Amino acid sequence: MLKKKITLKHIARELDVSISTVSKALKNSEEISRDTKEKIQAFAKLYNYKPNNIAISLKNKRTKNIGVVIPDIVHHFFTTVVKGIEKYANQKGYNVIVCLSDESFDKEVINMEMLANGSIDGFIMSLSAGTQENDDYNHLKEVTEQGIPVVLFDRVTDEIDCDKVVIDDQQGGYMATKKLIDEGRKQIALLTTHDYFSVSRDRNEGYRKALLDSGLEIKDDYILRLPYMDIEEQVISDFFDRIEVDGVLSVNEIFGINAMRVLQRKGYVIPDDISVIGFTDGLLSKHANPSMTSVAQHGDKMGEIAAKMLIEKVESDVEEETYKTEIIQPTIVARESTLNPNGAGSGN
Amino acid sequence: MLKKKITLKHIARELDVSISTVSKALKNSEEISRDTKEKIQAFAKLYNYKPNNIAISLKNKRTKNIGVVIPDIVHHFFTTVVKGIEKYANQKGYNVIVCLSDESFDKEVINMEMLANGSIDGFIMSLSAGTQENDDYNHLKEVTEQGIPVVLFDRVTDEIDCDKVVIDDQQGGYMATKKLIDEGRKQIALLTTHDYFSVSRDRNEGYRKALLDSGLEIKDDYILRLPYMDIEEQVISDFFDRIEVDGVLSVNEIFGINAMRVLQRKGYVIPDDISVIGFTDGLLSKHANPSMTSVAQHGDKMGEIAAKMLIEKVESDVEEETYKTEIIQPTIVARESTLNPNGAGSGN
DNA sequence: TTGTACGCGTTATCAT
DNA sequence: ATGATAACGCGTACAA
Repeated sequence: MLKKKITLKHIARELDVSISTVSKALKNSEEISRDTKEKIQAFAKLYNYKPNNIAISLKNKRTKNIGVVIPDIVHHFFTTVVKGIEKYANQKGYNVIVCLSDESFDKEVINMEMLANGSIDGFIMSLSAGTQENDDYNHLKEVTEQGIPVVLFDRVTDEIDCDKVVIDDQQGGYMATKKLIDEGRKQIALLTTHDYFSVSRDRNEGYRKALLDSGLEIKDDYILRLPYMDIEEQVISDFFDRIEVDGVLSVNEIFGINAMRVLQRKGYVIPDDISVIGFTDGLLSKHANPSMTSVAQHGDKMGEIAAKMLIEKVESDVEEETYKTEIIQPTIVARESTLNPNGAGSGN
Repeated sequence: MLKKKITLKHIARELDVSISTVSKALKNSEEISRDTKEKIQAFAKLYNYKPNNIAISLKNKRTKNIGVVIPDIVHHFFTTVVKGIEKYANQKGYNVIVCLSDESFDKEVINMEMLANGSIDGFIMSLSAGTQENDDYNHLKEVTEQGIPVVLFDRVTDEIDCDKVVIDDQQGGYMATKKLIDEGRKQIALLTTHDYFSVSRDRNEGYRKALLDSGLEIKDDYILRLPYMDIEEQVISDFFDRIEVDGVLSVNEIFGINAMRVLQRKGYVIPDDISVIGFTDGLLSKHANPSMTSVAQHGDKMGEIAAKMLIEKVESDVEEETYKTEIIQPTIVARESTLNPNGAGSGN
């Protein structure tokens, strides 16, 4: 019942020819006679011969595997990026090895070391919270010094010379804040994380810039910094008790959704009394009640671009020392949590 | 600047010893003299020698890679399963290669063929919609006949002899329906998919059984079958116009959330007028407004168990022909979309 | 104590 | 037209 994988050697033995003849015949080499080729090809087909990937990898020093290291997979944004990577990579004949750092520096290091020992041709990754907190990128330096191409996406660092794909987070923050201002909102709160997240930093910056540009004051007590995990509703509730707001910008989806609930419970009607915009246009924004206007990150596009950049580097033998940073423009998906002064946006 | 990976051969050449001496020394073999060992180990450490995974794979015929083939990764349930698999697998020194079938039969076949040629030691997978629709499992048969272990989870089939992990979907459907009945609901609608999803079939069965056991009538016009993707709210709205309901069971999260919105728009108050229970306890259920009571699938646990089963098979050289099916018991996470007659359930 | 030789499966180069 | 050989990197049985 067990039909073990057949190798060139088996075929050679069975057909009483040499291994190299079999190899050539299966590659349809001109060197081999019509007869032998047909015989060998038929036999190979019959026994469903397929070359062993590992052997080929060893020989070619190319695995056709891409290592993807992300902080978390139970997270809509990363998930869309992985999907984008998969799509492009598969199409190019690459497999995707996914490793999770769980936001931990140590796990990120361990995973990368595992993969760097020949398992993959290159990395696509987004830095873990721990790594950004530590501000330690030696594991990345080691990998790039070995000549393994790396593409960073979303959570990146200037410390490493490599290709990068980011969205213009500052622009996203700016656009969203501007939209609130254009609706006539003047008291706009910002829900954000701590500053070691590069993305939050940039989004905050956009928020400030938009306020400034519109001659509005930046008030520190209108900014709430929440821990990335384990949000406590009470903290949000207290925050909104302290200040009077008519607009809320959240640097992610979760904070935004939670803010909407808290505000609704306090009796505010969204968007009549308060407009809310979140980041990371995911399932929650789409299915919230009211559905939440949000800044789309285009994770799938990001993944595709990252994969494209990586595979190009992997397949070009030239040791270029030139790195690009692709900046994706964010988009606002207008939904029910904001007013619609210009009647725009379908939402879905 | 480029510090290419060093091999045994390099070390041997540099230290003027044989490759096997180096190999043994690095394994701390008793055969090698203290002196040489120290010299070699120091050198290896200095140049950060790490054995090449590919070479080891070729030699051992073991890749330490697990192939995971799932229909979709932008999907909370699958994502939690992947996380569970990763957790267990990493701990055991395995990498996880994730491939997406995109619910397509063809893609599933192609991906499996790619991986089956030596890239992985075994598969963990959940059948694509296309595969279940086609009812064609030859690609799985081929793989198992080659002696590659397979573990199916969630969307499984009786056609293949292999280890399986499922939740007791019928029990989940039963429990949920029973809960609605216990709340005093008598007109319970069922939102489901088409029958070729094994999970839906089982959940439906639980629904029927619970009604029967409670002496309630099973009415066909209380059952709405929706396409898996692209739900149209209008269809749901029309459905609820045709019938009078006080309870809704949805075989997934999305249908449930959509039903809540539609019902709320029609003026019903949840859970005062109508209770709603969904399946797949994910982000949407948790953050819905009101938050949705739902049947938890315990994807992480499922993933861990699947990984455990697979790795056990992979690492046991005995060719057992005995396969287990692990059945995970579902749990109801009580939230705000149902009444709380017994004051149970924390939610969150 | 150290080294030689072989094998894992494949391909490419160089004989025959 | 076919075959022998070496090489990819490693490990190990066996020889010295």
